[in-house]
Amino acid sequence: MDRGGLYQIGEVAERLGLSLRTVRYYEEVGLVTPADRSPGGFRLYDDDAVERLELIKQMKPLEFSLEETRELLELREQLAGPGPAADHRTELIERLAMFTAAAEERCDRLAEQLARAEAFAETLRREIRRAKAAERRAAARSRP
Amino acid sequence: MDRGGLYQIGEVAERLGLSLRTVRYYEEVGLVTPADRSPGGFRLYDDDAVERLELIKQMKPLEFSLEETRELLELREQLAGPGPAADHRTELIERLAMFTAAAEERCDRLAEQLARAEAFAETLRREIRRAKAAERRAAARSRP
DNA sequence: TTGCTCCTCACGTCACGTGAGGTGGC
DNA sequence: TTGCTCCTCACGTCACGTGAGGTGGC
Repeated sequence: MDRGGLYQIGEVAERLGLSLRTVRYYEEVGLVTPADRSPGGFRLYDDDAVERLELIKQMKPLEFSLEETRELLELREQLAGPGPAADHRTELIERLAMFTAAAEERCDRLAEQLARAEAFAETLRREIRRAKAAERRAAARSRP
Repeated sequence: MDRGGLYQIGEVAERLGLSLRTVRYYEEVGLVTPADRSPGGFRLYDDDAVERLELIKQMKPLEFSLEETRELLELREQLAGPGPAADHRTELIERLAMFTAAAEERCDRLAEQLARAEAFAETLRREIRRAKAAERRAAARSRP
């Protein structure tokens, strides 16, 4: 049913690959508030809220806490919004730069972890090949 | 002090970048048992235990539960050990293959997450440049 | 004796998972 | 009315963090 660009929580969760509980929890901790509620109390999300959820999902692998994620989202919103006082603006930019540096560090660590994980997967593949070869040899011995 | 290739928990934790609590917790859930204890009850780890801990650390980004990690380590140990019954061996290999497939899937997802995370970091960098440019323009206007 | 490292409870925390019991809206 | 989707508690879980209070060994 088209509610004028408003989606129920199930639809949103499915599209983003999140659980209902997760979406509700993000609301609990102040990350994403539904744009509206239906008369019966159903959460209704608009495209803006969905985008926010998507961003949060993207940030998850960077392992910021949800509290930090909230701060970063707030920061960006304030910077995008219309002119805060100039000195406050400078402070906002500085804080955003801190987050960015942290994000880059996490990216580097993620890349390292990926490399190690792939090496590990390769080790497992090798072990399977060895074990299978040993198995074939044993089978050949018992049935010559 | 050299204890014949045995290390206290602090030394091990520092070398691996784990907390003392984490190392103890891994023991609690049956992942790594120290090779020995000192007369005073201090945990003493040998190279084998340290290697096990290293492996566990490598597996962490793959997001297996500690229970699954324990299973996988046990599996490999049994396969490396001297001849289990042939049919049991076949089953072990099959289970190892399942884990390997899962590990490969996680690697792919990790790679995707890394790509998204890097795109996100780039977005942040762009936003900072924009904000700084706007700041400079404002400064130029107020002080011509 | 002093310092540092370690010990064992045991409660706290973060990000949710998982029912229980109930209601909304096509 | 039936079914499916959603609601709010509220307790559980996983992988630890964080003291509290005490001991070991150079």
